[in-house]
Amino acid sequence: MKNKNWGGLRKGAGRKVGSGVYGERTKVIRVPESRVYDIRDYLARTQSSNIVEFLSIENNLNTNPRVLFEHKVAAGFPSPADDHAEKKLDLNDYLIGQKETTFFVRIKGDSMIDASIHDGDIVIIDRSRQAKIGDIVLASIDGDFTVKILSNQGGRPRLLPANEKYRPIDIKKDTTFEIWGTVTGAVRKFK
Amino acid sequence: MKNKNWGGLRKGAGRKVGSGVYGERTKVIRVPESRVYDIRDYLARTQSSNIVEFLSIENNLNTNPRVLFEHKVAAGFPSPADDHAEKKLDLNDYLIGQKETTFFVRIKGDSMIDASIHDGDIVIIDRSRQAKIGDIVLASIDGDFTVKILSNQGGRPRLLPANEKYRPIDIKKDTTFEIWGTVTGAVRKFK
DNA sequence: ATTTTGATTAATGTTACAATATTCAAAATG
DNA sequence: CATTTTGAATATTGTAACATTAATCAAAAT
Repeated sequence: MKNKNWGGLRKGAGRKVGSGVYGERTKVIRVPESRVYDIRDYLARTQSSNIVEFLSIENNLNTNPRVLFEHKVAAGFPSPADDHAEKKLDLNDYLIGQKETTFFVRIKGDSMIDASIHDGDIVIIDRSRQAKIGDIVLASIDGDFTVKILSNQGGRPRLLPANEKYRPIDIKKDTTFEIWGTVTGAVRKFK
Repeated sequence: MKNKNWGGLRKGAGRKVGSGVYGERTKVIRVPESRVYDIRDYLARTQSSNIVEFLSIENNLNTNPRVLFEHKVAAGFPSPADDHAEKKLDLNDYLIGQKETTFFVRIKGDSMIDASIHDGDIVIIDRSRQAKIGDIVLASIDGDFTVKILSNQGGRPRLLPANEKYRPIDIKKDTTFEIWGTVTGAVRKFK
């Protein structure tokens, strides 16, 4: 092992404060042995809790079909005004399957960012759809709501964040757990 | 202080295991600083819980044999939105400002992924809105359409991808360049 | 353009430590 | 006789310290 003459210290080097999974400094506390895993789960799920508000669907939905351009148009852009044979799209039609079983949730935080669900997004939830492993679901754990990927671990539910900075949440037998619906879409407004 | 010749060790003396407040052995765990108080609270709360649980064991997800979790479920509300939602939402109203000047474009590729616009997304474009520096715009460069962040460089337009794997696009003088509208939103369907 | 490099600094799980509390029965106390 | 005092040992409990791993930077190498 010979020393190369590069690498080593320079200003700004060294790990940064808050670069751990919690994004802040930590502290050690003493807890009863039997509660260790319980507390870790509680921490994991509250750290990645990501529901801001619930929104129910409007009773009388407006229809507003607009032109959708799906392909690159090589020879000039057809004016959005002269929609001769253009495909038209209505957002409610596109995003909502059954309006009777659909509602919305506004998301906060970045625990689902790798599933392209971002801070401030509104996700669309259909409670009539049967959740399958791998689906993004709205679930409640001891009354706390969260949107996560449904998985399982040894026959018990496990909720996966879509961000490696967050930890999976294992649902134990004596935990109150419920799946309220599957996430079928997401919308976002810019600025 | 003189030693008396009584007191001291005898068999059975010494503090007993489990004689602390938790009645069992303890362990130290590391938790985020901001959660310390909260966790102590959670510990105390759940330890001294004397709430009679009106919960039943049910099979959730009962139509898919691959997913069968046994767990407690809350005595059910049909939808959490019924219970928690104050507002109602119509996606057309939420996402579309000027309906006459709005159209949609489906996005291909990942060049705008850091602006949370993903492959397959449909973006909402309003051509009545004056594009400003920093806006996400639909532009055409010599007839090729692209969605990028509008910037400038030495008085000439520059289009920035939101993905470091892609290069900024500088618009030269003899290039046909047009801005067709600003991106006001994006929607995505899952699966 | 990407990978390798090494000194430094932080994160993280565990152990160690210091101070306090508990326990016992014999002896002292009243 | 009932209660209090006594001291060595052992546990509890909060915190400090430690070891290992991870992250960070820009120069040099590839």
